Amino acid sequence: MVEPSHAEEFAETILSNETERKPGSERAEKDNRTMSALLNLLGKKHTIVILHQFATGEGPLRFSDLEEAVDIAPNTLSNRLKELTRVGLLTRRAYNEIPPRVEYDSTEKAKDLAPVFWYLGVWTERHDLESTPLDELA
Amino acid sequence: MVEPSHAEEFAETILSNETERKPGSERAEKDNRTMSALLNLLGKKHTIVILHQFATGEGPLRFSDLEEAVDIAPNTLSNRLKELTRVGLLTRRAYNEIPPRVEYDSTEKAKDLAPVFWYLGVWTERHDLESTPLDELA
DNA sequence: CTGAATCCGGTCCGATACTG
DNA sequence: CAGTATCGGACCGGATTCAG
Repeated sequence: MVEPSHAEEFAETILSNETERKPGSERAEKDNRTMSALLNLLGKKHTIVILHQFATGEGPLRFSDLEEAVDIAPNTLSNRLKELTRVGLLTRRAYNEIPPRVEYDSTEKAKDLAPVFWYLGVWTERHDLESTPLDELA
Repeated sequence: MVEPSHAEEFAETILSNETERKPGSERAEKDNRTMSALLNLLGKKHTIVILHQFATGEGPLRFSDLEEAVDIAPNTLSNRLKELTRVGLLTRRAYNEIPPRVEYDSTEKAKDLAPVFWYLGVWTERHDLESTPLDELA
């Protein structure tokens, strides 16, 4: 119920010629570097799961929320959150209160990354990830 | 030039009501497990980059092709390829020839996962991953 | 009481050398 | 060419400890 017409919105984005690939363009180098950095970041453990939490939910998330939702060690979670805020995918806001409260929220860049996770959800509805033990590998 | 109308094809898939989310359905549990397994798999290092190679290219890829395209150690690449074939995202076909030849190809499931990587490319064209050194973190 | 730094043990990953 | 074996290093998990 959060995003009723997420599909249509996504489809618009896709069909707009603004997002068309321009093969051989001069921005290809920078894009490749960005892509490489992005993939390298997503490759680190639990990064995708964390971003998935922000993509599915809507409001800001607290440290403890992520800690119980993701099943991740606190130090690793701390590192991931630092990295994600560093690259501008998350914002960190700390309140000087008792008990202390720190809220992480997704930036526009991260929100624009949400369709990826949305389509991942679509994929899981149509496919399965059966684990063939050890057959055609040997 | 590889996929001329990938965007349109993708948009069709998205707008088809077949892919609509059914909140609170009974398949949610299985989907969550599949999603978790998928995210856990994609979270492993270089998995996304490997799948990205199969998504952008069209034909089958050989071991050496991936080895030079992804910059990955051969043992790790071997493990990833085993995992991906295990879950049914890749197919492995070995020819008893000299020199030996092994071709990996993406299955339908993997092809259906391609839009994710395609949109990742769109994202990198519109955004950047600037690395704010150490500011709002302290 | 929450967020996060620290130390240590385990696992995963990279580089090279080597085999079929 | 397509992997495997081995080892060293980076990363991750868990518990404790600290700061606010």
